[in-house]
Amino acid sequence: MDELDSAIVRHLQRDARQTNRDLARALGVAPSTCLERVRALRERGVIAGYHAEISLPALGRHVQALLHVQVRPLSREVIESFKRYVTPLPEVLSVFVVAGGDDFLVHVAVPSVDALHAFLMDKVSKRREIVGFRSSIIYQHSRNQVLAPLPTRPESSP
Amino acid sequence: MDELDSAIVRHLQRDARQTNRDLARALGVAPSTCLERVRALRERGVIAGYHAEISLPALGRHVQALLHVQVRPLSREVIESFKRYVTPLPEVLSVFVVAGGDDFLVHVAVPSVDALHAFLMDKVSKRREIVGFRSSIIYQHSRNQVLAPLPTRPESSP
DNA sequence: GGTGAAAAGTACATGAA
DNA sequence: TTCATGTACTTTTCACC
Repeated sequence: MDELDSAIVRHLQRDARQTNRDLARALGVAPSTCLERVRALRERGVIAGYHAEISLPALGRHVQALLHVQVRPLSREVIESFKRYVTPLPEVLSVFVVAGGDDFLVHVAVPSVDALHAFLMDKVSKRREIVGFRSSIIYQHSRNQVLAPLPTRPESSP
Repeated sequence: MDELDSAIVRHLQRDARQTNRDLARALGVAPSTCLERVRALRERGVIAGYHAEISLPALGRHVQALLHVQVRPLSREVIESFKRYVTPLPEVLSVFVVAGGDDFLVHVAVPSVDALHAFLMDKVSKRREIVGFRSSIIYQHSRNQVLAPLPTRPESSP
């Protein structure tokens, strides 16, 4: 994971479909070198996959919300079973299992506030392990597209 | 946005780098047809981009957390300025502006619990608009890779 | 809008430095 | 490791359906 690998990772996070030639040119190496590095990164699992980003509004999903969910009893079985239930629901974008006040945070995107309400009533609140939940409408969501190894801090050298 | 478009979107979310030929074969259409559809989806903004997914542990970022932040006064200027400050920080994965008890939820990934503490002290708590925040360690995070238009509900036909 | 074949460009393997 | 080159494949264009 040298500087060249980092640069490749940076570029492919922005545009995963640029040709190997363009990528190589941008980095100042030969295409064959670049190809080899990209394959190695893929095989090592540094690059976990290539995904198209889809516009939620284009799918008619104009309303996003975060659900804070508490379940009981707080056992591995209950946590796992709720996670397995909720993650593949089509309304759900992502699921966090967290420490602290809540047990789960669930990011959902639905067509409308009505659909959010219906989702909560029909698919969430019926689950018997849930002892409490509240939902927060998301006004804005911005992502940091490009992640990098964090700059090394003075006190923690590698 | 017919069934073919939906299928393309579904496939490209899973693997954005499969060849147009393979995609066309999987969908049972000619490669040229498929290519045309994909380009149209890209131009309409349905496909917003293609991104490599990077393993956070591979970047040495083993600890994830969610920060719940309250800022005051609750004005557009304060919201926007905090969002512009926090989003590009390298530790930050994504930022939600939400309604309800908190104003922001910030998803971060750092190398260690020490680094999380340092981040909170050095880069968050110094901001004067923050009137309160708490952080929750994330035990697990699962994403729904493939999003689709939601199945139409009986009561809301298009 | 969809298809098929030709032309341009790209990826990939191989061998050399 | 990195690089240069040839071959096979893929993308892309275009005339036609």
